[in-house]
Amino acid sequence: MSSESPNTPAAPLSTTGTRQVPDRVSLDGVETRWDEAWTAQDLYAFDRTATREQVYSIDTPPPTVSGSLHVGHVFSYTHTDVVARFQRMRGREVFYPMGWDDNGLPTERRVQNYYGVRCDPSLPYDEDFAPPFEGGEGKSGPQVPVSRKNFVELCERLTVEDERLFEALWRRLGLSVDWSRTYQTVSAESRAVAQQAFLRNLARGEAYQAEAPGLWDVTFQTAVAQAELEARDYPGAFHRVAFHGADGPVHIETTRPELLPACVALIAHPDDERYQHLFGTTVRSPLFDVEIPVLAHALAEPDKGAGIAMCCTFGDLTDVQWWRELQLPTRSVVGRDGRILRDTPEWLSTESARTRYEELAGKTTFSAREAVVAGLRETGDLDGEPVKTERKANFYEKGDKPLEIVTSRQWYIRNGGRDESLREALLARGAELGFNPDFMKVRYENWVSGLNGDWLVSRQRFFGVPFPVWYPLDEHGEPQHDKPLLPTEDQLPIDPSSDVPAGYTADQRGVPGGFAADPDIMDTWATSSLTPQIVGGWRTDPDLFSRVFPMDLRPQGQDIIRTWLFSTVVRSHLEHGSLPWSSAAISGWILDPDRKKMSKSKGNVVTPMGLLEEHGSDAVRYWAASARLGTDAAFEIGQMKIGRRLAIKVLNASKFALSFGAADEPLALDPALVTSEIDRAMLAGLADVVDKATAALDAYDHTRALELSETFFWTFCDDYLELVKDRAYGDPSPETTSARAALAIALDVLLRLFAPVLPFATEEVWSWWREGSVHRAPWPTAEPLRTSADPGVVSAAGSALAALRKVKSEAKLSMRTEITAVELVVPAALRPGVESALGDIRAAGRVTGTLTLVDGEAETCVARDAVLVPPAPKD
RNA sequence: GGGCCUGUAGCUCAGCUGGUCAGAGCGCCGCGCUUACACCGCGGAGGUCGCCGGUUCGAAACCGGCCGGGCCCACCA
Repeated sequence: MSSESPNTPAAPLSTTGTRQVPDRVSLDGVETRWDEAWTAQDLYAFDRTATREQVYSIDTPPPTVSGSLHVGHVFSYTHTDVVARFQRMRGREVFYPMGWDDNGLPTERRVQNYYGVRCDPSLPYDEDFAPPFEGGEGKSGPQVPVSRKNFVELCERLTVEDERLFEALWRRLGLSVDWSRTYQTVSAESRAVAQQAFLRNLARGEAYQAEAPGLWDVTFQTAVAQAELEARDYPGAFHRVAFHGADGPVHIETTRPELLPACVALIAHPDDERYQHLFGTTVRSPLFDVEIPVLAHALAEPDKGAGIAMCCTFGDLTDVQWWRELQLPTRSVVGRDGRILRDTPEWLSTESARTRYEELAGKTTFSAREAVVAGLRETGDLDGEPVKTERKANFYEKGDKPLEIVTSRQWYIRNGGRDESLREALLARGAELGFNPDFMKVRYENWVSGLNGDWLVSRQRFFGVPFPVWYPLDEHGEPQHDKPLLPTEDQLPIDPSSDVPAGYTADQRGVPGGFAADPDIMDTWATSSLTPQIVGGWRTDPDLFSRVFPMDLRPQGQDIIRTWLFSTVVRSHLEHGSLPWSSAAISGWILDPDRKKMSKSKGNVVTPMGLLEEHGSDAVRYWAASARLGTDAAFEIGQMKIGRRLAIKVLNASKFALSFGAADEPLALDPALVTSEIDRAMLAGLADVVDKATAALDAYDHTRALELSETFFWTFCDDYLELVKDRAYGDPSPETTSARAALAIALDVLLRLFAPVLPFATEEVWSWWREGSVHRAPWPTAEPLRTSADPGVVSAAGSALAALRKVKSEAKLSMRTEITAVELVVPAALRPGVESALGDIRAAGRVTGTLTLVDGEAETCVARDAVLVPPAPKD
């Protein structure tokens, strides 16, 4: 099972050395102190000689630098750290790197503003470039264009500071990351991995280029992938428009009348009675006088609009499908800037049509719509007034204008979107993957089943990983896309806009007979889908890769199952024929007290570092660990206070448990010395807790594990410790030894149970009396603790003690009050337990006189006829 | 339109495959400075488990419907 890690300390059930328990215990400063100690010891360094079976590897999500970390990050990263610490204690060699995502729009924008520059890949690299200014966020003004290489350098320079801040936060939170293994998604190595993986996809035919209509953001002027879509409500209006048929007008309804010049067909359902006589005939479009066929297609819905639709190239994805399946002509009128194309199309033949178009040319779709509607009114082809409606429109998740559909040349990677067998294979991969919680698997299945095209990976942006591709130019200077020029893998990373393909010279760039670079960059997911390969050394360190891949765990948010998780599965399936990891842990959202998703602005009011400073890291971790995977959790200060209380209790209870006997007298952690019934019962109960908590953690249920340990611990403190302390204080005797040994053994186990959630408090206590770090100590096992005693003895004795406390409480007297005589009514089920612990019960309840046991029917013990002697007031 | 999650004390949540399951903590009320802890301890009050049916000897739990909350998907005429 669990292999022995070379750096685990002495076995737990041995004798300890001298104890050094401070007089005053405190959590103040533990985070800094232990972070420094752990760093000095290289405590979390990954031992790369470990075999794949010994390794537990984690594909950590790289947070976006240039954004700020918020409490949601603290929440989910704590979940991962709990897993890492647990697995490390179980004897696995934990591979737990940290990455920074600096390859994307947020970083691009930030670099632009901070340095006053703009990326222009057509420029050559300038070695001595100095940005116009630094720290210019908020400034506006002209931005100096710089080469992509210069831009990336500035990005790396800027993100260094962010990364320092992020690392400081993670260290303070206690993440047991191996800080020598950090990566950046924009680094040369990441770019090389992304390019190499792409070249392999290309060689195997999994990546391809196509000229096709696709979703296009007119603001960012880039193609957008299905995974980046967001449907939003968008106001519109139905316009009832007349087409001119041989037997009179044919009315359609449209929300996009400005696309009238792009109309290629009218389409109705094949079974629709109303339009049978029109199928096969043509009508003429209003204003533009184009001959339009009336066609049948099953996708037309009789009860939608007029039941007959205007198909344009392209108004929506249905249009694309009709265009493709009915082999309709292409009549695009919307350009990449979202405006009506300037050139008057050749399919408009009449004078009036051409004049109408010229009025629209160069207009935004919005103003073109007004112009067309005005024209239709003028000619009487608008039937009635437009009817306002709310409709769903597709938006780029970062954009604020509805997407258009334009035709462009793009790169795609096959992901099962148009290939049944690949889709089945990827669904099978999903089934193979252990989702935690398992219902998250459905999201994966829904997404994969609903794909309607391959993965569009090219973006018309300037900052990012460029496609490692050039094209030869023909004698007219036109690129020959079907004859790409590719680098070899050992040349990577390359930037085709500054590097030159083999067989060419730099001065042949852009000239007929020369070459040209592919202008596009890759989608950020095309890089981040390769985090296992990047961090595992796929390209440069095959030995390491063989020891960590396929990885064990991908922790991530539920919102990026369709992007990060799925794309990583796709890449791994295509490249390695396997899953990238065996399990995924999906964390939920943090909700603010109004049950809304915690917003960035609100998250920034409470900074994570401020939280950690105010409440302590263990407290914040406790709050995070109290929420199950996949479940949204409330941002609750109260829960952090409970965590802090627990951490302090661990310190105090430990101090007490270690205070019996002389400090230089070794504590024997030997269960054979535990002879008193209640002590053996306590250990038996702890054995159950160890079993159940271990099973829970193995199933990624850290919440359950924590709850079990915590519940046991509070009973341990409130009842068991109270019951046995007088005995533990006593002169040397087997009973005293039994209590002391039981306390030490229980403490040793409890500290280890709490270590993944409360790394600082447990390490603090561990250092008082044990060698090494609790975080490299083996995870406890139940076997050495198991005794023949009934764990119920502790709760029976606790019930008796509670009864004695209650009479004092009801008499409004101090717990120090002596009882000189009392009758204890004991339910039959509790009787044996109470009897076996009677001495401890008397001591803890300060019963100095007669204690009579009477049979009772209630569920708990009840004390009656107590004679109470309050302690003399002291002053 | 389809799918997933969710609705248990004032609050945050446990209640796993139906029978000590009506719970915990916080908050609240009362008491207590007890040689670990006042960043504490002890005791107490609080809920017809969203609603309506059904299955069953028995349902917070299983099934159906409805209502509320959250999220995702869907061809935007």
